[in-house]
Amino acid sequence: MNIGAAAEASGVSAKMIRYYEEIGLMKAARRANGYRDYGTREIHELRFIGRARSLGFSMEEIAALVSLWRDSGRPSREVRRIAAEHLAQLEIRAAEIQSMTQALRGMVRACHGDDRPDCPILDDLSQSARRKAALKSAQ
Amino acid sequence: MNIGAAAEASGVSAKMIRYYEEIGLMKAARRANGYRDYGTREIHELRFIGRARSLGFSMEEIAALVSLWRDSGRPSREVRRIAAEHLAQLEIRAAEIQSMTQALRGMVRACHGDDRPDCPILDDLSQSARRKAALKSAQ
DNA sequence: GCTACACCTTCCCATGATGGGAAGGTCAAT
DNA sequence: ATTGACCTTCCCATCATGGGAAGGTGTAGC
Repeated sequence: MNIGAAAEASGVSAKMIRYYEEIGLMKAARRANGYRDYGTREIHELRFIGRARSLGFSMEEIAALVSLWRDSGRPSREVRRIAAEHLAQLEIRAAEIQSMTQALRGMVRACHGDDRPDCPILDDLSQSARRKAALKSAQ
Repeated sequence: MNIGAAAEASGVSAKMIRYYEEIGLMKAARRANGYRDYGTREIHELRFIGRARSLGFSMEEIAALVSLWRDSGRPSREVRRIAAEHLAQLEIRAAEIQSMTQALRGMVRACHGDDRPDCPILDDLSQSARRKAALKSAQ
């Protein structure tokens, strides 16, 4: 199977397949004409990588996961450790986004958003410390 | 004020201050010796930029916000539009992270994480379609 | 066989925001 | 005059992804 068909079959773009090979994540057999050749095993691997990417794992983490996956005697502890670590990172990012979202939602709600120039959003951005203090003391 | 002091006063690194100048976000006066010179106005601007960054606005969005901020006759509608658009993007990212988090939490929970090689995480990654179907039909 | 066209190869470049670090100029205190 | 802290510009790296050029290959139709 050529790289285009492998991309189609795995849902991973040809560009990315070459990149994964370049960083040592997988190797592809070559035909006499220099074309890469993929079989069901490789497609399976590409799908594995694609799913791990869709869960937000980094290439470094995926390299570790793939290597554990290939090793039939691996301890599941290792796999779990990587996944739990990534989950913790995701939770941190979620918390960051939530704090941004909350602040921004308050600003957007407070802004009338019409022709007039006065704007709580710009006020917040230019002197949020003062405004926050004012809000706190008003509570 | 030299760039180091400006960095200290604004909470934006000297590297980033130079970068913001390079992309046209702000301009700094130069002294005879070539050093950049910052006053309270610039510090104020840097703080504005820093706060916008901490809310996740892109440099492009911040450029627009700064230009509206400088324009005392701007319509608040414009500011609100940018903020609301960014908020929507944040909510999309939050939803993506949440869906990853949920999937991953289920896998981590299912994996015993000991010396044994059998591992639901790897099973999910290698054939998640089948497993998801199985889960669904089991509900 | 020739022509098109679709596909493959490698190589270089760009992204966005940030930092590291080198090579060299400036300034202030000793 | 020396030292050390600061400044300048320039280049490089990140991370995963895509765009695109230049050139080779394979196949289908004439």
